[in-house]
Amino acid sequence: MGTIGARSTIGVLSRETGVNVETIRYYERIGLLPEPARTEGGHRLYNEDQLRRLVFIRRGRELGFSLEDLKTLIDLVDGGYTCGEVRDITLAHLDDIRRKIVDLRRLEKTLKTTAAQCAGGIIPECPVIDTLFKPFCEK
Amino acid sequence: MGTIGARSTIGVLSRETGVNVETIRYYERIGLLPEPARTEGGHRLYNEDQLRRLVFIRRGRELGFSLEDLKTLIDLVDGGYTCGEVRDITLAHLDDIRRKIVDLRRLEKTLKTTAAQCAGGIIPECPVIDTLFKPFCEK
DNA sequence: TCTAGAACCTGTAGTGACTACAGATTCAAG
DNA sequence: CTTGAATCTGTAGTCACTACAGGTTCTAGA
Repeated sequence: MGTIGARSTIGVLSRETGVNVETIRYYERIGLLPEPARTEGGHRLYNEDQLRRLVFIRRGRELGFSLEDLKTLIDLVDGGYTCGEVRDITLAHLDDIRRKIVDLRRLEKTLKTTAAQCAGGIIPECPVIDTLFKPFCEK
Repeated sequence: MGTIGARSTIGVLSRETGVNVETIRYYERIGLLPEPARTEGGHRLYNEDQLRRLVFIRRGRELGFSLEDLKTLIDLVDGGYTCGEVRDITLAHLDDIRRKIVDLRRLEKTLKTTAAQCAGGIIPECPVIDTLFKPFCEK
């Protein structure tokens, strides 16, 4: 054990995980990924462990976790974590997402009703512009 | 006409519009706000016109328009616009918002079901971590 | 074995929409 | 006339990347 298993270059890792090469290097730079082994010439070589970690990060990003959240989660995983700790981070993030949804829905409604008033022709008056200029209406 | 009306400093404008002083200067730097008059000592002095324009920008931001969208809208307003032009920008933006809502809702659902499986105690196993590590499940 | 070119390297700068300083100057009130 | 609040310019930091420039290494084919 130790050096068993195929070691892949950054390009292969990129293809396998769907994470951009530049992004992988960026993750390493900010300390989210550990420094990999190198060839004699200095090219990066990754093992299965690092692949799994990168997939973890990619999944986390897909779920909208910030890199800082993911760093915390990884540290927890490395240092021995409890389900409660992880759940706290997840629920906080869930709150965040729900707040964003509410905001966007309000926004959608306002824009929809405003745009619906548009004649849409070549008339040089527009309810959208009016709304943006209107002094202190809409609560 | 011309120089009639109270001219306010950047601090007053900031309080009146709710836009940060630094942000106002930033808008000027990127060409979104015109350069205002100055006192002899070099302090900025704003008139009603500039106040209205800043309120326009703030409203637009609240509605989620990008600064670039707003620049386009302002140029249209300045240069003579048609309702159709403005509606196009608005509808494109509305599409954008709707896509974001769909994404966030999917995210919310996934996180909710995952977090719901958490025992939440001091148990060192966690469904959230499992999900993030799980190889290639969830479609 | 040589060579072409793909892949990789480091380091820096750009994105969007601000925010946060440092260090200097100006203004308004007492 | 003095104090201190407000303002000035210019630069750097934020987040999560992306996009170079200019150089080196690796690999496959001749």
